[in-house]
Amino acid sequence: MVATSMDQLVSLCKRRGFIFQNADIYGGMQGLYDYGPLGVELKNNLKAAWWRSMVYERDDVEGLDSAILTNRKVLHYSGHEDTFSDPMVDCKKCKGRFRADQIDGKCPVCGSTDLTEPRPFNLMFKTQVGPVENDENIAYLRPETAQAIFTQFKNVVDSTSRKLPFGIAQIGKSFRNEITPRNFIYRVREFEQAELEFFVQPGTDSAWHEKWKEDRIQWWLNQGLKMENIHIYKTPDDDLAHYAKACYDIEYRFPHGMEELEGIANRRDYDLGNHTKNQSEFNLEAHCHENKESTTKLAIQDENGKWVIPFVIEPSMGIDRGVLAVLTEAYTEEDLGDGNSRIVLKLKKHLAPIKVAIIPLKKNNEQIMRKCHELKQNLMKLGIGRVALENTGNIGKAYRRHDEVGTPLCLTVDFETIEQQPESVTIRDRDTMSQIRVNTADLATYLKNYFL
RNA sequence: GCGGGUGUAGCUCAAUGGUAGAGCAGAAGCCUUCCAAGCUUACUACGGGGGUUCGAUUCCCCUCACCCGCUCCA
Repeated sequence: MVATSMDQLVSLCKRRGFIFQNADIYGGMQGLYDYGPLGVELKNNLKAAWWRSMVYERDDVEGLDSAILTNRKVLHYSGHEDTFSDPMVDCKKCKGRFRADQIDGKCPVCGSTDLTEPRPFNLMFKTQVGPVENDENIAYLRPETAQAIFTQFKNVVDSTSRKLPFGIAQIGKSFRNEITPRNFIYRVREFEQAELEFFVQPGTDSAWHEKWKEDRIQWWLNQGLKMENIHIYKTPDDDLAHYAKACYDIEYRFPHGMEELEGIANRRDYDLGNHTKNQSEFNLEAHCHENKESTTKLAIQDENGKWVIPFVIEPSMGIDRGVLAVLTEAYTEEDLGDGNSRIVLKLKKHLAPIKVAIIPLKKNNEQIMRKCHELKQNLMKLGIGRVALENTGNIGKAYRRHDEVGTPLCLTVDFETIEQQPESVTIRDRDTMSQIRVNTADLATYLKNYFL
């Protein structure tokens, strides 16, 4: 069972401190959200899972963390200054709005020719760097993390001695002045991406494209998504972005509908081709813009010593969308019979914001409370993540609370703990609600085995 | 940005042209209490601004935010 409405998730996220509207106390700001105490844990866990699978568990990927403020030339030669600045026209008759370049003077809905003049709608956030405001000082907030991977391509190759095929991974914030932010954290103006640019020998690109599609589906399944809620969309050739040779979308059944979670594009030699100097030396397949300003050849020698501009396979996911997807999938309302029910976030344990909750059976018993604090101090040092001390005073409520935020294990200190030897506590499983008794001497080993 | 809707405590809702009430949650306390809804106490709201009015949470205007459609594609 999954969340069926966005409202369920929005309410839970606010109630339990996952996600808040940005600038809430001043009425909010459209398309911006803040991650609260539990949200930041969940998001960090998802990012860590991506980084682990991309960088630590592979021997062909390097990491990068680049600046958000971007030299205008980068986004000029990448094509963003053109394609991210869409002139829009409004139909005065039916009030429709369209990209001026996609229609020819006629409203595609009602056929009217009574249209407004095209007005530019720039999807990139522009700012100026330095004290003087003029055209020389314009910089953009990056609309994607990918471009710095391309512009740093040579530096990474030179500093790591990489040969094809290899990739560069990056996680970070990107900014797009979306016309319509919508659907909670699905479409927002400031968001976080995890992008891999995987560089391959031209000719091997299609095979790598297929392989990455399969790898990425498997990764999402590992994050707890079910295949029945995933759909792979292959973009028809006539609908491809100008840079792409082929593209798969991993779509997920969000509460608002089946929509893209991650794109996996074959970008050919478009990006490095655009940013390289001496473009004419290379037999570029993609249609690139002329570039006389780049100072560096963005090419690499293949096994025959020939300089080639690699093709790029790009798996690119939205972190916030990922958070929304795993929340959607995990959200469960369970009927326990007799009118009794519980909400459980059945998050994978590596994603759970709180790993262990320590609960006193009776909160106004000094001995029990002292033992709880002592256990917390010890368990915090294990490196398994956040350990909480739940002080609700009602054991059933405490379990419900932690079901709702997805805490995998609840550890209860009861009278047996303080009265009998060897000292022991109970451990209660979130999903099965079953309990076992574990000696506190064995606790560290038990938890490490469970989480690490 | 356009069209439609919504906006009352942390959450879910109620009432009213004379300044608001509940359930749950949260806080403090009681109860040898292992799976919500036991008891006591205190706390918390009419998104913001302007107008009409003797008086507005209620009517009007503007604005902000969210939801649904158009659009978007991480």
